[in-house]
Amino acid sequence: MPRNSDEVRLRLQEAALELYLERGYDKTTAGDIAGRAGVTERTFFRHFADKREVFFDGEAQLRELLTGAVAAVPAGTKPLPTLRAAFHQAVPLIEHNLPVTEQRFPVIIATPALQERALAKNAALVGALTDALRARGVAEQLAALCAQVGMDTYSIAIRRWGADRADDLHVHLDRAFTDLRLAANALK
Amino acid sequence: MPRNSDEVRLRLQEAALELYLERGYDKTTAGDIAGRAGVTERTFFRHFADKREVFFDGEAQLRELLTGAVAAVPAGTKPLPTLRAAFHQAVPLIEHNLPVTEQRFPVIIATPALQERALAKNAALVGALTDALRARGVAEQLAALCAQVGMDTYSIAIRRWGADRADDLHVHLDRAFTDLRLAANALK
DNA sequence: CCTTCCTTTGTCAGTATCTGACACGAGTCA
DNA sequence: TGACTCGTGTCAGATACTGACAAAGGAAGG
Repeated sequence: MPRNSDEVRLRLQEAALELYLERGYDKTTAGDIAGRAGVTERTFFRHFADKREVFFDGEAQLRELLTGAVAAVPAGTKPLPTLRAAFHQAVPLIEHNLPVTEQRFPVIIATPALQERALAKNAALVGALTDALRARGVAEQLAALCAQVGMDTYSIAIRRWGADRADDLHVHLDRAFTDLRLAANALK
Repeated sequence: MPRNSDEVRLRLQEAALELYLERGYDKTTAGDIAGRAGVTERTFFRHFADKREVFFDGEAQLRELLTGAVAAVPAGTKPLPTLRAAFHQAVPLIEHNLPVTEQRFPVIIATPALQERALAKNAALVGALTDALRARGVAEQLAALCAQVGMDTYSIAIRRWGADRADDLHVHLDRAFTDLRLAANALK
């Protein structure tokens, strides 16, 4: 009876995306997803903690890439430049995930429950980046501030990139960080 | 049968806080809360959309205060200084809410579901601040960036204030915004 | 005082999320 | 061949919510 567990997990994710796109998140039950994947509702909840979690799976990969990139930046580099460099490193992965991300986007926009989970995933990433900065000797409070602010800047860059695909993500990234510097410079 | 609706609402909030503190969020049912407040589970869900929402109610007040404060800042002031001024305006309200906030804090820390909702409330506040900045003529993309970054800085200041009550919240606020300026200045 | 209307609550039935307990079947290794 | 493990199915159940309707209390007007 035990099938290939990884394959089942993948089928569940695909089925969830399809159904959320077809009927919307609220009108698809966990049983629906399981059915389309050829398993039972109970099996669904063995693979994913809840109905939201099936939608967010690439986050761990991005987290590892980013924390690794932060650690690889030359010592002595200041926190925000460090993060900017790390985000540049992540660009290929982002670009590679673009098709899936674009499919997910409208679903997330349409369902508050998924927006909340996306925010939570983002917060977890910020936490990981804070730790990565602290490992480089950045003071905790400064690390927390920079990680959060850096992540916001990155998110803005991604958003702009989505609205204006003419320019490269690298370009949007540098532009957003420049905006940040100019805006912060106006403080006193 | 109709009691004073506002009073029932308040009793539900108090009962929820008490029970979440006593047994934790997961081990208290909506029926428990309703019971302690002297009403039915159904009535609970008429006053609050879900079990999380009963925990977050002061947000609207803070939002109105902040957006109003942003609008009141002299024209021509740059976005981040505008936000800093607005946050200073909110200090009395924050200080007034401190006792309740301190009670809620450990509960939120202990329950992921409440953390998610807190993040969502925060995001809503950022959205409101973005609109308030746009109403002052700030370009949309810059407004979104500044609102998010400003809110992060504000959150950091509050966090530091909680850990170090020796200094005034005003002091922590200025300190956090200075940290932001210095950190961003390192970007090229 | 009585009637009418409106608002809030109670009751009930029902769906959906998620969990624990147990059994079954298919590979794996001795 | 037999024991073992792991993923799955089945079943029962608690809890979170929702819709529909009835009932109770207060306010307003006659």
